[in-house]
Amino acid sequence: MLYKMTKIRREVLKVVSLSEQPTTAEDIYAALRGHANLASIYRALNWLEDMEYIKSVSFGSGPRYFFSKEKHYLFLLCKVCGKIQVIAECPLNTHVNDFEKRYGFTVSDHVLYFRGVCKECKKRGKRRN
Amino acid sequence: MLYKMTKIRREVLKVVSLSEQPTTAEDIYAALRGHANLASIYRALNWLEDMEYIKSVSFGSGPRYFFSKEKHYLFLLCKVCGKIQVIAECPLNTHVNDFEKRYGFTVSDHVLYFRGVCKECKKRGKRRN
DNA sequence: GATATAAATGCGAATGATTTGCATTAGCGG
DNA sequence: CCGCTAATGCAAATCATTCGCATTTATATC
Repeated sequence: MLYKMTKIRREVLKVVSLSEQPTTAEDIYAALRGHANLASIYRALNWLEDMEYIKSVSFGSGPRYFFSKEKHYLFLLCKVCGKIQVIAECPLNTHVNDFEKRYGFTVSDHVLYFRGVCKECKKRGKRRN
Repeated sequence: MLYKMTKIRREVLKVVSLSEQPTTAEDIYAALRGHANLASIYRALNWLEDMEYIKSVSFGSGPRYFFSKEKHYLFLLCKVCGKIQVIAECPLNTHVNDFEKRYGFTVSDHVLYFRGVCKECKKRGKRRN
């Protein structure tokens, strides 16, 4: 069978693609309220990721965040307040060829995040939010 | 109270530090067999991470991998076989100052990983292992 | 258009990783 | 030695995700 991009998968992809920020499975479930089962959303997300329509990252022990393939996000994870700031650009794309040669590993994409302290937390001192 | 680096925490830190590769909570539990409860190991890991002795990453929905603060690993995550190759160096450290200025975010460390296809998988074709 | 077929879905239960509550223990300050 | 607070063990709880299985759906075939 060759048809694969089903209604649910398309809807899930749409939510992920239209979202400014990376989204979680729960977010998508809420956005599609009732239109699809949570397990099916997970299955759709896994399929979409396998098919390279989307990518995901996870931080610490929290949920996975999904975002569309084209976007090269840089995640700024504040270690004081825990907030994840997402920036739609990425300071990479250098050095990559070099690595591919040295390790025989073909890089198709990358995930990068910085940990540190955000502007607000620096302003207001150490207290967690 | 000021004493904090307890026996268990020290042992956990030791396992994490001496390990060549990033380790999971389960790995550490096995390494310390019987010397500490799994929940305490998790607590120790969280504390060690808060205190900036160690760092962690997680991939997809699997467990968290812990490694010592000093190490700047590059993770090569093969999307064919799923294997995580760990390289003890990192092609970054450029562009960072630039970002810190633009976003007012102070970067203390970063996590980076590439997705792609490893040498072995390219050799043997598409089959998953 | 009815029918066979394989993949996709819904539902609920299962799993894996991690956290939490609570009673117990241990280490330091006085 | 006593009191106090933080750390630990244990078991149960929670969160995110997956799985099993019955049911539906979308094509391809007749």
